[in-house]
Amino acid sequence: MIRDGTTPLLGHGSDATRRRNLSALLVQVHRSRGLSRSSLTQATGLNRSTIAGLVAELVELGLVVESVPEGAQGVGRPSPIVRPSDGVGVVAVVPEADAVTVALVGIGGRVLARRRTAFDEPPRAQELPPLVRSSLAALRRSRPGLTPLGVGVAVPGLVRSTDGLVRLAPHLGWRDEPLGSLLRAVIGLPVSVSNDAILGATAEAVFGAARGLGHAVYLNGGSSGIGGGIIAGGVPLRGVDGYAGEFGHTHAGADDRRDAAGVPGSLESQVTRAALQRLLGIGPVDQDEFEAALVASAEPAVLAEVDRQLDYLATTLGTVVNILNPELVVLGGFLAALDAARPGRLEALLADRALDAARESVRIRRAELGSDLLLIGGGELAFAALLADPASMGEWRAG
Amino acid sequence: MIRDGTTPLLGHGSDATRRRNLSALLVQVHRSRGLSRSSLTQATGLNRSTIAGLVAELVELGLVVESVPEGAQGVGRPSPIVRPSDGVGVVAVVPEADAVTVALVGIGGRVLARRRTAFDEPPRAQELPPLVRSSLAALRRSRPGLTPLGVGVAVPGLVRSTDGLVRLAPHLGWRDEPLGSLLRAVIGLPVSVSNDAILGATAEAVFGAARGLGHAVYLNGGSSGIGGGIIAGGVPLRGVDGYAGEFGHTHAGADDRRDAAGVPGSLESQVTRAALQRLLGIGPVDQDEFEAALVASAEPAVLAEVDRQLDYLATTLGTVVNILNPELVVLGGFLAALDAARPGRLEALLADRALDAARESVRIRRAELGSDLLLIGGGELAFAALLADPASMGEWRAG
DNA sequence: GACAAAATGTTTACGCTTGCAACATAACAG
DNA sequence: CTGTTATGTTGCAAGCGTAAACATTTTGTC
Repeated sequence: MIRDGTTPLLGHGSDATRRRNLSALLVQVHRSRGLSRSSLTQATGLNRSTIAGLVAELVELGLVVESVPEGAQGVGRPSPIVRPSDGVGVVAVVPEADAVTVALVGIGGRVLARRRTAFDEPPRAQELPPLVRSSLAALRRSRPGLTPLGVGVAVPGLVRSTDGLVRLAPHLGWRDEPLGSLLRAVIGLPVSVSNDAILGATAEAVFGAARGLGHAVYLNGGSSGIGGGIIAGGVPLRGVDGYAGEFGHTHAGADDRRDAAGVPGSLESQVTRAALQRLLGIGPVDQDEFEAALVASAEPAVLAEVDRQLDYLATTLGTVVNILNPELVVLGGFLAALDAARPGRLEALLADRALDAARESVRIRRAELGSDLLLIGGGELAFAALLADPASMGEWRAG
Repeated sequence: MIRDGTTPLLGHGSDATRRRNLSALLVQVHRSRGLSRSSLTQATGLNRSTIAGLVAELVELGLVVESVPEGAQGVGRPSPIVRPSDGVGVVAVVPEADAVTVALVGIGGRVLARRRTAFDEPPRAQELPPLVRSSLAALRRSRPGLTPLGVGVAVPGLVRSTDGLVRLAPHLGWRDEPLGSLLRAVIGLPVSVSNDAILGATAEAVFGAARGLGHAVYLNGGSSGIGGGIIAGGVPLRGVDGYAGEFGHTHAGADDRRDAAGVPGSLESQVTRAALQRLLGIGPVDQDEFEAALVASAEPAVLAEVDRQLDYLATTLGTVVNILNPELVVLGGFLAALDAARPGRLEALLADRALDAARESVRIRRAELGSDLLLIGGGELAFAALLADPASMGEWRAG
């Protein structure tokens, strides 16, 4: 069966079976960061001998390693532990207004090495390729045994998923920057670019608060706006072009003041970290410091502003719950702080804004992955091709 | 490989390959309502001989029939046309406030026979099982050769997808009615129940305006509210419980008047067919008559109300486009009439409410499937199991 | 300390499914 | 009527997972 890439062929040959099983195994190892061969047998329903063959192929490809288990695990012959190999990884790139971070991420979502370059003013798109190139060279020297298989970039803006064109990234001052092609021209690896919040949602769904859930929504409050990502049916929802998840511009209240994108009455025109910082009398501090200050504050003006912002946030959350019926809403950035400052209030407000049936099954949690979130998310993006077809990437590596 | 149903097993055996290929073929035949064997070869990428074997099995199962092509089709040996068989079908059930419709639907989404029972007041849930039973008996007499394989019910309300519990159906006056179990107890067939708008979206995505699209949203205006359905990645998005798509209760404007569900400022508190009917001075007429009256009206009060409602609709549409980045928005019910009364206005208003990047790739169209929409949608729901695994259902039929 | 039980790895023969190549068949073109 | 083209048909080969028997390792018990 020959795949020419123009149309996704619907048929399945016997090689596709093998591909799918290799993929299922590698995904299991990736998500669990190591598990016994017998667990793989149970999880997949495949025969012991089949698992043995598949694992042997993954070892051959340099993607996993087998080791003897350490502690006692019960009667019977001990089953070898299958772990992600440190021989392969991907490159995660996170451009922000004040810095660009490049990291090596291993299978299992482990950030193995990172390199942060500070910027006084936002980096230009043209600056990224040489920066990524040199950072990658330095990172590779620090980890000589690791072969990078791809690059995943998390951009705070609208990214066309087909080619990695950044349509708009206000925080960086970018508009229609062909970041994907720019990087591909310089880095000899497959490059994928995506919106940062979608990747944050992906990371939280694989390793964080929404681990294993089929339907979840990630909502992030950053210094320049509010972004989000949707997990539907266990996979990130990108939309036709990759622009899905822009919750910041949803209509959330009576006030028709416009946000930076010109949308009137939108969530991110009302719910801002800047307004809270002003009332708290602090500068652009660290995320943890900000939250500590917000939670500690008993200032009436601060509390009033927190409640006002929570009210707007609840309206958007109501819309989200009514439209998507998620199992979990994950709050990141200053939205997590907002919820922490008034525990339980957001859920109480939601009772008024969402239909009972949908509201009953939704929980609200804070993001778990902290500062590594986008590195892991970028890693997930770059790993996607490998996880979907381990054999082809292994061959690519050998060549 | 044994499937016990508790956990979805990830492994693929050679029988799964066969299943998948049979499914791919039947889906093709279903969506196209008949195509040549050579087209199947091209679409799947499978070998001619493999297709021959697979089609033979589908014929054996009584799911498709092969026939010699009629017209000329070029050089070469003519390829047999594979058509849906009329030997199998499903039952679609559509309960509404004033009537219950039961229909036989064939593969290919063809409504083969229907039976409508009028009600003076909304039917009670307990009335449905005997009614469906007797209607089905009558329909089977009219189509003796057809074996029904399942039942799909389209309910205007919130339906828990796991068991078919109707949490809330205001239009019918139902609350927590276990419709799925009630029907299963009386009908000796698999029964699935779902929200009507999700099924409308499904039908439009398979056979209607959104045919073949991966990302689309269906928005329907009914006499009792506004519902919707999302197609994401080519499949209906149900959410954890099946309540997704409730666009009627999204926050859409400054006015905080509450809708029937108590949600303030929601779309369906502002955009109503009743308000338009009142201004037009007409009663609860037919959908086509309503649209004709609305489009013909030059009354300033009517035009003002249309514009007012379009404004609210545009706000929700902006939210939808920003969150889901769909390729197409399909308008059904009186929302299609609203758009038709002021051509182009909705798209123009959307420019202000949605981010440019996402708005550029979205089109707005009216629903195509008319009055058969929910019958076809219910059929799709019931056919889902067969299409996913043709062999097992065929065996079930034989037994 | 020896032996049985339990769980898992390993090996080999087998069945199923698809792929391939050769041949057969049907339509069109001249 | 004959050659070309496209497709159906047939028999054989290759790949993959399965099943069963055997080997290995740990635990528990007498």
